[in-house]
Amino acid sequence: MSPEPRKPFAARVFDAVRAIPSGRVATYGDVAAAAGRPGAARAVGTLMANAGPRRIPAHRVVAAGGALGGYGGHEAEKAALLRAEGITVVGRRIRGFAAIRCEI
DNA sequence: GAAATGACAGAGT
DNA sequence: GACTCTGCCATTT
Repeated sequence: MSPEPRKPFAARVFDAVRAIPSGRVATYGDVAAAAGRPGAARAVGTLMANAGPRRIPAHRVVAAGGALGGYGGHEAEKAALLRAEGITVVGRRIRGFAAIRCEI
């Protein structure tokens, strides 16, 4: 069943990202699945890159395996934001990733 | 309508 | 554990 097929895929992606509470993270694949298109992790990244001035916690969206992923070339800032939420970031990886992974 | 782009994922080396 | 290659998908030009 389609939750909201009237809205574009991007809108559902943004909605899913906004549903991520502070101190939690979700992978691009999880966001894509939450948007109704599992496997479209790459599409999610593309949309985020072109999201423009959207007010969404994009820094809470990370790559699979606990990798930070990308952040428009500012992954260091992304790690800082995650740390500010109580998330332990080691290099380009997240410590206890499975523990803070939010199921959308 | 087709080709190119990009903030991925998984498997293999 | 880190790096490389291929596959997948939606958006934009």
